[in-house]
Amino acid sequence: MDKPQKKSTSQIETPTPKSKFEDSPVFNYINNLSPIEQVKSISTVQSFSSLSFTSPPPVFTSPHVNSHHRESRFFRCHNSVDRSKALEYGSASKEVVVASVDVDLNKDVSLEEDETSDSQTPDDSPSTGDFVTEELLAPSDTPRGDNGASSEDVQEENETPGGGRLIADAAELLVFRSPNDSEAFQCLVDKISSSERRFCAGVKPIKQPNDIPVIGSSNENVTLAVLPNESVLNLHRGSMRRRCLDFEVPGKRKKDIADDQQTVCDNKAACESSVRCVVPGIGLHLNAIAMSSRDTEINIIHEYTVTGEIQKSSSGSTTPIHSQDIVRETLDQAESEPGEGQAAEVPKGLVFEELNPGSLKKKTRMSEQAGEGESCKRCNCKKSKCLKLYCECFAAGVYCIEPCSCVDCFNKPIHEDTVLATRKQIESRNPLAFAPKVIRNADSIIEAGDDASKTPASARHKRGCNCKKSSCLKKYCECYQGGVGCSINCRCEGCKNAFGRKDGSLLVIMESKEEEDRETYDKRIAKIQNNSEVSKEVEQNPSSDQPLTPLPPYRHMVVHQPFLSKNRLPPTQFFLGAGSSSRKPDSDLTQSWNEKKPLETVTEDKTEDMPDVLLNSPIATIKAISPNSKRVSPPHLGSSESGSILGKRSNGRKLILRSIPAFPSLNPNQ
DNA sequence: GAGTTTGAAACT
DNA sequence: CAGTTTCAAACTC
Repeated sequence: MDKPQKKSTSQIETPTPKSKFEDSPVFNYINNLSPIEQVKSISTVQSFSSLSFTSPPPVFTSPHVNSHHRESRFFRCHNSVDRSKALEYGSASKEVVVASVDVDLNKDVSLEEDETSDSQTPDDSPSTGDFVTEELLAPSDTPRGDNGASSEDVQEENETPGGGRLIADAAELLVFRSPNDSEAFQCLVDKISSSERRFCAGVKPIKQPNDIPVIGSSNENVTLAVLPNESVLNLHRGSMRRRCLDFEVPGKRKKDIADDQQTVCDNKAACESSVRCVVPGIGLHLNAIAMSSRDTEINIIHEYTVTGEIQKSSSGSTTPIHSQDIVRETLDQAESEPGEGQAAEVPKGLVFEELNPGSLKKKTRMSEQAGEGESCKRCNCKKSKCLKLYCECFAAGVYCIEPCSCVDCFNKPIHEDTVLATRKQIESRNPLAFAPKVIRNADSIIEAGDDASKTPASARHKRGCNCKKSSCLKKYCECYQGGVGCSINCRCEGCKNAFGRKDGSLLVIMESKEEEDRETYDKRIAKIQNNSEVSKEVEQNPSSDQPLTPLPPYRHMVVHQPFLSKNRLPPTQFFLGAGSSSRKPDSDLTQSWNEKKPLETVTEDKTEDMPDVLLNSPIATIKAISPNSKRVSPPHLGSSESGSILGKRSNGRKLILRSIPAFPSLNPNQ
């Protein structure tokens, strides 16, 4: 945990030579593009903050500021000449991002990533091949601070031939910076997609430091890099994005639509408006959720440093969903625009299997399903003003965003003070109110190799449920919703929790449950297939698929988890990934890790049983998308590549999990 | 999309 | 701490 922060901080601190940037063609290009002063916008983080946020508590502060910076950066990036080139290439999106991989905590991870990246140079990997590094975000973009490292990273990227990815050791920077990152990223994407219509296929936010909470970096360095699918995957594991991103997306769209070609400043504004700030400590968990999905889908790495305080939530590190959405959007746009990005060209590995055919509908659907509620919370509060735990957004520690249908919402940056005060009040009543609901027994699972230990039961709801009528078989049940079995703490009646009954009989139940779920699941799958044969084509390409998404795990997850059956991300992940990551200290992380295993074990068998359809079907995509994927780490894949990847993954996961910061401290200062 | 069900959160 | 009310998500139709 500490390591990552240190690194990031150091990097951030490192002054970046602006002069370089200024001199850079990109910089010039940008200047030419928009009279508006990008730089100002960029540098003006404070101004933004002042605008939108009166006095952002430390907790919230970072997000806002970050968003601004990011936007500016994005803006630049997009504007950069390189991009135009990218367009020329026609590859779908290849916005690039660069990246550095981070590292953090675990160098192992970084190393792995690097390796993967190396092994899969863009050229080598089909998926990545298309990617072109269009732009590098120069450190200059980040007036604030600067990290030499970031700048270095950028340079490296530039150097990389073809733009592929770049992940260098330096990578440390990236990752996980604050949730804002995701936002920023989105902004970029939006810009790109809407105004430039570019494709960012395959772009994926790369890992974020689990430590998201880390704030502090004063500078934002955004570096985006396209990574090979595999590498991406690896990166993902731990990283998570904030929901903020997701939210922003919608917001972005709006603005994009309206302001399609706006200047940087405009962008910033948009971002701000759309900005979703994660309440410190709170929302991380949720945010984290998305990551998993992204891993498989988006291959973008972005790092950035934020000026001012930033939380680096674990979630912040990545927002899977968002990224996905973004990618989808871009893809869709590209599709809509025949000349430009071609889905075909988009690195297959990259993302989307489902995305492609994409229609906006699909996107929407996807976001709704996968991200929908889970990764991106969208509340519908009418009376609570989103200041009570009834509100999922508030409970998750994130601000409500446009997609929310809440009434009289106070859970917005504007009301930070209120939000914080309310939060404190609630915490005073229940210190764990914002803590992850699902807790895993790290020790037990990790160490124990046995099946029993691996069972989902290893993770438990912190308070236990109190179900009376749902038999713990519906999402009314928090245990079930969290993908964990009921425990002694539960006061449920007639518990039939598929993840483990309170009485302890897990597997058996799961099996039976699976049978049931499977039927429904199969049906749904069939439907999906019918609706998305096009998407299949993408999947057909084995090379692309595997690297991107390790099917086995996902599949497993799917089968076992009811959520998946619905094509929704299992809430668990939210808790696990996000929540656990964010708040729960090591234990959570490990737990999440553990969960994977249980799932894996359970599911592995099923993989074989699984109908080919499922395997090849769009569902696979879903799987990939699903956060669960992260957790699952199937040791084996058909291809050697996948195998290697997986191995890495597993490692990565562990690392990631560990890296995940403990439950964010309530103290806003942090 | 409206209405119902459910259980957590909040309140007493 | 237990009982009740409030609330919003989950679910059903």
